[in-house]
Amino acid sequence: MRVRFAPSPTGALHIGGARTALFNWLLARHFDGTMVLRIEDTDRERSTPENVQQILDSLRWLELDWDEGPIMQTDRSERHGEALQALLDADLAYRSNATADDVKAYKQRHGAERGFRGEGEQGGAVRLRVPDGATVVHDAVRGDTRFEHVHMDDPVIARADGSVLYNFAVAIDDLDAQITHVVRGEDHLSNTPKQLLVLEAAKAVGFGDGAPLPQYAHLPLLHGPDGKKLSKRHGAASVGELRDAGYLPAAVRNYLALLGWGAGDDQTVLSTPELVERFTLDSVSRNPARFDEVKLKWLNGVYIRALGVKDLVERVGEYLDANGHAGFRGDPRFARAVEISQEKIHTLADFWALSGPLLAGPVDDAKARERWLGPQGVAVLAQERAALAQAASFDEAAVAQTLEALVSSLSVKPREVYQPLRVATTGTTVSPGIFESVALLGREETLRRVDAALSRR
RNA sequence: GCCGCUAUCGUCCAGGGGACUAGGACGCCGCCCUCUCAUGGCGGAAACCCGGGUUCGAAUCCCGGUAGCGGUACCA
Repeated sequence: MRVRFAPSPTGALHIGGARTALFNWLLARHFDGTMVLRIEDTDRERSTPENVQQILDSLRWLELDWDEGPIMQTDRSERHGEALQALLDADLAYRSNATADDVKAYKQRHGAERGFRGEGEQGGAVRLRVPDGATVVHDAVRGDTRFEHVHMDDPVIARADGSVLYNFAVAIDDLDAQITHVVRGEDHLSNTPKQLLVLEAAKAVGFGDGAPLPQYAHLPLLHGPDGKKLSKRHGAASVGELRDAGYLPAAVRNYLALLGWGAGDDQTVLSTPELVERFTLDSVSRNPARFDEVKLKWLNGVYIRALGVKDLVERVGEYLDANGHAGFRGDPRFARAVEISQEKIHTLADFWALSGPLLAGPVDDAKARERWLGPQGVAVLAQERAALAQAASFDEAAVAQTLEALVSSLSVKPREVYQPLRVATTGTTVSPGIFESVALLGREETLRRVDAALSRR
């Protein structure tokens, strides 16, 4: 089995492309096949080297590796030229100056459902001659779909200057790379008969070494949460944005696998080895799916909780370094801060929101202060300060014991004691467990923050 | 317009003639746990697009409609 992922570098790799890459990769790994990466950069206006780099980076971040390539399609223009000339020589293709208006006029004369047929001319773009008959696409996901040639325009396969177009290049490249399975988005289904025709024509003039035609599988499209089409042309969620939002590659792979595919036994949390083991094309769904970040977030939380503490510390550290909070991983309290945050965060980005104040100092949340550091709260806080200052030791157990003793001696609700302390030390009402947090800060820092809060009034 | 694809809870995925009182997950609601937020546990609401047909029997097969989407580019 030889599969390929063939993105066009006209924008960032978005999640639809990532899903296609993933499915190809899963298939290649499942069947011990070969994954070819090809960059389809024949769009002269919109392809950029930056986008190529971005796509490669995204694939690497997703940990989807490839066995051959990246092959740049434009590097193959000589080969494309040969194939094109061979088709021209065999009269399987012809030059034509027909414009879009000419095509329209043709349909006016022959009927809207009639495909355009041109006359061979001296110069102009190259069109493929569409023969009579029909092409049946045998799709691994959708079954057979029949396309009557009579409805199909003779497709333009190259510009007048000889530079080739997508439907031609893709067919020649798949043929030369001996691709056995073409797995891509459903938006290509309607193009498939054209590519099949190119393939057949190319084979007829001796290209492809008699290799069999590839099998096709068209994946359902991915839509945004609003149900609208999700693509780079509409500002979709890119893989880079997922990384910046603090998602884990393994969680993204798991989530993406669930879009258009299911394990069949209702299992939703599947490690990558499990995905590789269980993924096949015949369990791919035919329905378009929506990208639901809420579910991704939940899944990411599952993966974060499953991580070893050391691993999570490393990842949070890297994330902080790359996202505006560099340096904090050097803090001796950092590892413990991550540890006590683990079950409370869903993304790497959540760490800073939850526990940043522990490391960087309290934030200023006026509402929190009003609610918990009024006259009552401050009175309790003062007693807490005294108790903590005298605690025999300052580990988590000692802190807990000290504060719990205060709760019972004051006979108030626990939160009447804990929340003022939390607001005093972090500035806000949400943080990891108060005992853990205070123990992490240590006696000196805790008392300093409490004093600052007390003197603020 | 023409050609094509698709149609099950709000979302994703099962179910593909009787096992369906339609299953699981996210989300939502309630309860429990609880120092906040989470996690965890328990329970609940929530769907077969519409109309015909085939059949003893249709979510499932067929036809039509509708809707969504894709293609119809000298984009990919």
